[in-house]
Amino acid sequence: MPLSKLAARGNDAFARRGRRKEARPGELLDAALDLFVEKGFAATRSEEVAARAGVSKGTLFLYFPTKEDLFEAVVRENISGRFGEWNEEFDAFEGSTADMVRYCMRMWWERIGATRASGITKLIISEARNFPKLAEFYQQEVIRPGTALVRRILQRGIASGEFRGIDLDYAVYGIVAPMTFLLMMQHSLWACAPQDWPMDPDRYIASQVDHLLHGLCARPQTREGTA
Amino acid sequence: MPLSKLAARGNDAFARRGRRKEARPGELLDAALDLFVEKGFAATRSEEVAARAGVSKGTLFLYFPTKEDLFEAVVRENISGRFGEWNEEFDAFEGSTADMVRYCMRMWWERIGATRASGITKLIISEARNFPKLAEFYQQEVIRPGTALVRRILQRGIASGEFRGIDLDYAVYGIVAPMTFLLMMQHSLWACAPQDWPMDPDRYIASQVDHLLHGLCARPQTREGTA
Amino acid sequence: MPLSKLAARGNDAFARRGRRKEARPGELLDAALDLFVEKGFAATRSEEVAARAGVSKGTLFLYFPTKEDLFEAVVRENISGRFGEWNEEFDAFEGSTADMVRYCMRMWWERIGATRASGITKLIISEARNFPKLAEFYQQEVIRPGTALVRRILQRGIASGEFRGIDLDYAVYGIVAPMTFLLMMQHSLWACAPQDWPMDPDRYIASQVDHLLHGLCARPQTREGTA
Amino acid sequence: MPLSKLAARGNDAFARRGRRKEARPGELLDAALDLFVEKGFAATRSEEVAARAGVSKGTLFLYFPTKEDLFEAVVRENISGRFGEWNEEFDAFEGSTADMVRYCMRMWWERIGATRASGITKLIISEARNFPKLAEFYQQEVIRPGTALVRRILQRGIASGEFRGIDLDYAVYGIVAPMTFLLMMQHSLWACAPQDWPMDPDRYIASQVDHLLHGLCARPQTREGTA
DNA sequence: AATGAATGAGGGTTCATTCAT
DNA sequence: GATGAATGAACCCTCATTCAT
Repeated sequence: MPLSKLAARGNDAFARRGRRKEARPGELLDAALDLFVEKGFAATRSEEVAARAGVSKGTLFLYFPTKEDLFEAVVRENISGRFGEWNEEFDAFEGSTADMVRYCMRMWWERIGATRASGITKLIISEARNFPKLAEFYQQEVIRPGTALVRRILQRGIASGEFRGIDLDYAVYGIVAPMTFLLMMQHSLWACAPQDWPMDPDRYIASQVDHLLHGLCARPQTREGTA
Repeated sequence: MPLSKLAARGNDAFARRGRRKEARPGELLDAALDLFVEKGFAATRSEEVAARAGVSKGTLFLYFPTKEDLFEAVVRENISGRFGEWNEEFDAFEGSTADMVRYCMRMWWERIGATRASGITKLIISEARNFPKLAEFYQQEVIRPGTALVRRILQRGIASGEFRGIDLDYAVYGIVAPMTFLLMMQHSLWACAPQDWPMDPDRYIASQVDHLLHGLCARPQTREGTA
Repeated sequence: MPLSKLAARGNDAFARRGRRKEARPGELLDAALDLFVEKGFAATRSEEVAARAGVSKGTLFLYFPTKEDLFEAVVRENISGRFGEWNEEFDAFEGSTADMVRYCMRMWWERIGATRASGITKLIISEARNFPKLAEFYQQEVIRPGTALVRRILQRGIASGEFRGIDLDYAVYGIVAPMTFLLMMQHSLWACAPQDWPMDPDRYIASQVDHLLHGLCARPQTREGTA
Repeated sequence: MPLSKLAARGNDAFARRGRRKEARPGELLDAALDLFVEKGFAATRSEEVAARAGVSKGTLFLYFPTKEDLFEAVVRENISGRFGEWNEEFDAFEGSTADMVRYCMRMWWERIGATRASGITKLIISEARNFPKLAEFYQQEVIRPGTALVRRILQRGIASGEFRGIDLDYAVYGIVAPMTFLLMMQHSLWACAPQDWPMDPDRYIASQVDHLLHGLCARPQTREGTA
């Protein structure tokens, strides 16, 4: 190794060592999430993940024995098991169910869409058929409890008379579809192709909530609380 | 192939070969579309495409010099340039704008969602960041005209007083998001993980249309034309 | 690629193609046998096997999906199932059992020791514990029938009164051990370390046969047929 | 390690460490011998050697700078330089040369075959061509003096008239081959594949000695000292 | 002296692409 | 045009070796 390289490594190596074994898996998972979301599983090279995490190729395999293990860990790591907490939040919610729907979609954005976990949705949808085991896992850990949560909100509205009698099984998609669409587009077309007009998530959500609650059709009476 | 063998080939063989030759690229594109949608670009092997199309690996490269060329062709081939025709259809549409919305979403399903072209949506969204050129192309060939079409429908409703005054830029997603979501899920999670309840596209669409037009909120007056 | 290289490849490529698909596996197995015997399984690089067979690395994997498959094929290929034929040969043998023993060991040398199959013995013994499945296979395909053959020879001698009453289970090693030793040394120490005196297989065998039949101990009576 | 921790260590710990430190290389060599014999040089991982010796990977390289150094040390360590002593033993031997032969083979088994040094034979024969320097070393340190020892025994028998006049250069293999075969098989096929009948080294040796001294052929006169 | 996290060259394997037939 | 054997660059992963602690 040339002297210049040795000298250049000095501080780096020190800093890297100092970072600790415990921090490594997290750094690697972050790097991997970004790349898997950006390029997909197959097109992401292990070495690139390692490089982005600031370590060598070998180090990656010290923590994740195979690329698939890394992928699994990325998905599991970013699937918050926070539905219990969120359910409680909605149980304690005081206010109209319309506000709950609005709150639900905003939280979805703030707590997932605006965080690094947002890429997971696109990742899962893109790779589901290559990783059926993970798809199943996601179905059970995210979709099932998420759907249940949304369903309870809608049911509350119906029970209280705030909402019309609707087909619950399909109504959940009224909330789920626009949010999933938002997260996916964020990490695909909107991330690379120039759009024709700016996309503001808050306005997007407000618009979707408004349609969902009140419909497009004009009606005589005044409406309260259009965000 | 020796001349003697060629001479021995019946006329049928020549005829079949001739007919098949015309069909080749199409068969290859069909096979490629299926596989790209199922596994992604990188995880799809060229040989598999050829095998599914019933030809040899060499033949594939005869028609598409590289795998990327094949991918481009798959996307371009499956992007309907029928927006002109569809625009005319809506120009000639007689009926309420609510019916137009309903018609629009049903046609979207029938003419794209229920055909093999439906995979393109998933393909583009999954691979956009690896193929920005194609994403750009898709943006211009599909998203722009599609958005414009939807926009015109909504504008008609507003102009006629059927619809409330809404933020048009975001309102288009009221139609686009649920349809895109449907197409995406068809080719990812719903295709591999067992769902908790059956998914019927027609009911899904009916439900989304109903919400979009009339909202979830209960209201005193009667409504016309809920599908 | 520089022109010189292209020019140089011309004839080679032609010759190689001409060699035929059917010949490839055999050429690869020959190359692999040599290298496995020389360096062991783990220390032999796949590329080297391919190079020695005059093909590229990729071609090797066209015929043998993994290095272990190649190893298995090498062993199986070189394990002649000719014990049936040899048994018949000995059944038809006319002459003294002493001659049979002598004939047996000479044939062992001529038909195995002096051919490329001779390396298999060293290979199996060296790698047995890394490939228990193959060791088992070898035990059943070679050791068991080989032992049986030798056993029948000795039994014939005892039955006819030519040989003393001996412990048959261990007596077979009187023939097997010196032959195995010869084959192993051929491919290990004798192949690389300078010996103190020349080793002539024929004299080695003659000497071993002589000891085996007549012993080292002097005896009064004359002996017939010492080779 | 912080000073406080060092201070906290009892005297016992220091004592143990002191004792162990002396033992380290030996423990490593023992572990390495076992693994090299079992799997061969290339297939044995350094870390596994360290683990079996109960130390860390780093410690192994503290004592043996490279894996090859370790291999060399293993071989050199396990090559008994006791030929001088053994020669004296045979010089002082009182009894028939037949008994010497018997004694020689039994000692070979007891002092080498039944100890962990027995693996060296298999190791050398398996790896000779990858380590010609070691093969040469083995040739000079073991084979040459071993052969000389055996040769002297046989020569004694011939000189005293106990043995027939035989080709000494090849006669040594009458003793060397069966013993080497026994040691090799112990560490290869017999160690992993189920045998067809039990193998008792003592009976094996007795049988080989009997053949070697008296031959298989029946003879009229009585024999003395068949073990 | 001992540790074990980190490294990166090396080797097995895949697969897009070529080209003689 | 069609084939499929052959190629070799590229990628996943291993493991001997280093070195900060």
